[in-house]
Amino acid sequence: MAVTIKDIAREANVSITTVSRVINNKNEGVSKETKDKILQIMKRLNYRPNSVARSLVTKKTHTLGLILPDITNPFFPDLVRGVEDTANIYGYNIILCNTDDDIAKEKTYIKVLKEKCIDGIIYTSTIKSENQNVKMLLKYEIPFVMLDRLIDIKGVPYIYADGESGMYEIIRYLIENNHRRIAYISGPMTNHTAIQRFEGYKRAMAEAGLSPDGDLIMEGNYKMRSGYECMSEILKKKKKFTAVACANDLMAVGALECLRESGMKVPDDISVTGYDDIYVSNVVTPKLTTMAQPTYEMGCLAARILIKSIAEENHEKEVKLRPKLVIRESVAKI
Amino acid sequence: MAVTIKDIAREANVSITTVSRVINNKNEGVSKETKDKILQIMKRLNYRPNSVARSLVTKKTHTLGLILPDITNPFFPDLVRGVEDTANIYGYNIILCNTDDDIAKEKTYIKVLKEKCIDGIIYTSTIKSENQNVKMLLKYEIPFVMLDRLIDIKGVPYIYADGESGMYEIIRYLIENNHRRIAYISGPMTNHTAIQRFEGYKRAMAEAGLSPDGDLIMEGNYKMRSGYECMSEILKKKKKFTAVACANDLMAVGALECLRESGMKVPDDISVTGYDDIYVSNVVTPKLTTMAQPTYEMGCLAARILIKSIAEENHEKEVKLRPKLVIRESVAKI
DNA sequence: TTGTAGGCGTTATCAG
DNA sequence: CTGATAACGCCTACAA
Repeated sequence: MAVTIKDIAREANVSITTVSRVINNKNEGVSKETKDKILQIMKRLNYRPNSVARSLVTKKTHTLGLILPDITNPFFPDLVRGVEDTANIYGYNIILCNTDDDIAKEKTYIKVLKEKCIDGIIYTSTIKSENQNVKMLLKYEIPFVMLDRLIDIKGVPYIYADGESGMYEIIRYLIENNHRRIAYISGPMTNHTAIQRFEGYKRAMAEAGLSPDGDLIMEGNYKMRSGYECMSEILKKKKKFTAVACANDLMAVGALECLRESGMKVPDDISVTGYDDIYVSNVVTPKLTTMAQPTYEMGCLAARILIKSIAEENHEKEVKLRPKLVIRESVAKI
Repeated sequence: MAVTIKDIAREANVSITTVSRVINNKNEGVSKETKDKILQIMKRLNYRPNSVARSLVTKKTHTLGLILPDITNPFFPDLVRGVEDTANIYGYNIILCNTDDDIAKEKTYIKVLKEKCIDGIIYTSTIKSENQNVKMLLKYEIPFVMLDRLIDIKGVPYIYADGESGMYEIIRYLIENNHRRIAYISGPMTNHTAIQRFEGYKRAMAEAGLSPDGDLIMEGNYKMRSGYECMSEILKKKKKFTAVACANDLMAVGALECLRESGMKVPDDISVTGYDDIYVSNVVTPKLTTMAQPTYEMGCLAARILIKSIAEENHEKEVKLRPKLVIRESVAKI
């Protein structure tokens, strides 16, 4: 069996209280001698305190839950890395939970995490409103922050990059390049980010006196395949357009593929824009013009805010980050 | 405060033992009536058992540690997903640990995981031999499996895809396409996978009576940038070659970029191969011919084997998976 | 069928 | 400066 505080107390001829003191560096109340002796024995016996036992009394596990749709989506690894790095700095570990945008799975994970007494949750939720899972979190009084996806419950802390103004800006950029017939491939409209970005598209169009053509707007699911299919559908309409704005890079890459197969040149025949700036955008031909999200920073921020709120230190409730336009090769001036 | 077993015992006018019985479904020994009553009260009070307390007595946390270099490397998300999905099926959660191939970080994580009493570890280690961390795991008697990277300690379970024969096969493919002067961009030679793959390269060359030219061999670090730089170095040598084999896709993509900037056509002027089949390879121009690793399956397998070994069920000690050649557009017959 | 009591490895509260 | 002792929430013999 593993060596416990008792073993080392016995070995040192002191009480477990004293040992506990030196473990926790409560320096007042332990003579240097006994402290050194204990330290030495701990090392010799290769003692490691049992966090489980500790957690039972302190009510702290120094573990965070990270709930997100799918680590396999290239948007998330950076974000996860930000969370993990920051958590690590503060002495926390993270439990990774993939939900596949499934509400029931989210719920199950939340329950398990609660049972495991994690100290807080970083929650990238699918659901935009009437979110029962968020209510559960609230009821259980589990500290949490919403990440990337908003929620329409007040008082819930969240971190996100402003998708509305981001998409607005990229559409403006197209318009400045004299594009007027701009197709749009949206994300799933059950998703708050997708809605936000679509709003940005509409605002930019309206502001320029352009009216979006329903035939040029398709709803995808943020995956590459879906970008391909939406592009293909739009092409079938045989309507004239000079640019497609996609709600994320993955779909833009799919669209690129479809256009290539259809014999169209990007950006000569059609301009294409993405959103997110995942690393593929910089590697595909032509390189994608897109909006860069501060993904890693968002992860860091989320972790930091959560940890602060666990420690009941003051912290911001809402952090809106600005995405940044990255101009590459997929848009032509006409 | 959260509701405990005591609360519901009091509410139901039974002992906590009885409550504990129904929680754990020990059906013998509880009348249907009291069971129903208790179940009902548990639901009403929204009771969730405290795993921390439970773990303290059962010595099981149903949590696994997953130690890997960097989730941001596109090779890993699929693997992680496999691990998580499988763990989930068996009722386990995973704690994600990014080490950046830093031995000290690995060590720290192992210690923390041990303190948290995780039930086992899936370990993708950098170190190929004399691995002190593995020895530590052995000493602590923590169940673990090595994933993707081998280790030269006997009796340690590991799962990997055979890099030697994989690279052998892809080089063979180049040779069959009449390439004879084949450059090679290797991974970091401190890394077992890199060594394996290089062995495969050498074997295929030797077997065909070809002698590798030192000037055409560079050691990179598996990152895209490094592929670019190695390619650039090789080009500077002004030696004749018709193909480059890269030890992973990321470097191959970097090489592609470098070749394009240098005005060379792939595959017309130079053929390029990758390794791993991460999704970019299918999206880059030209699409990369590469070896597909069964990444997701490896993750699943690792989790399953680990969990079996925790349950002390029989399990395989060593699983070698075969990668699969994926022929796309980056190799020309000459 | 049910309950009592001890213990898991720590921390925390008091006394000495 | 040090040490009993009681929690923490749950499981598990052993009794009744």
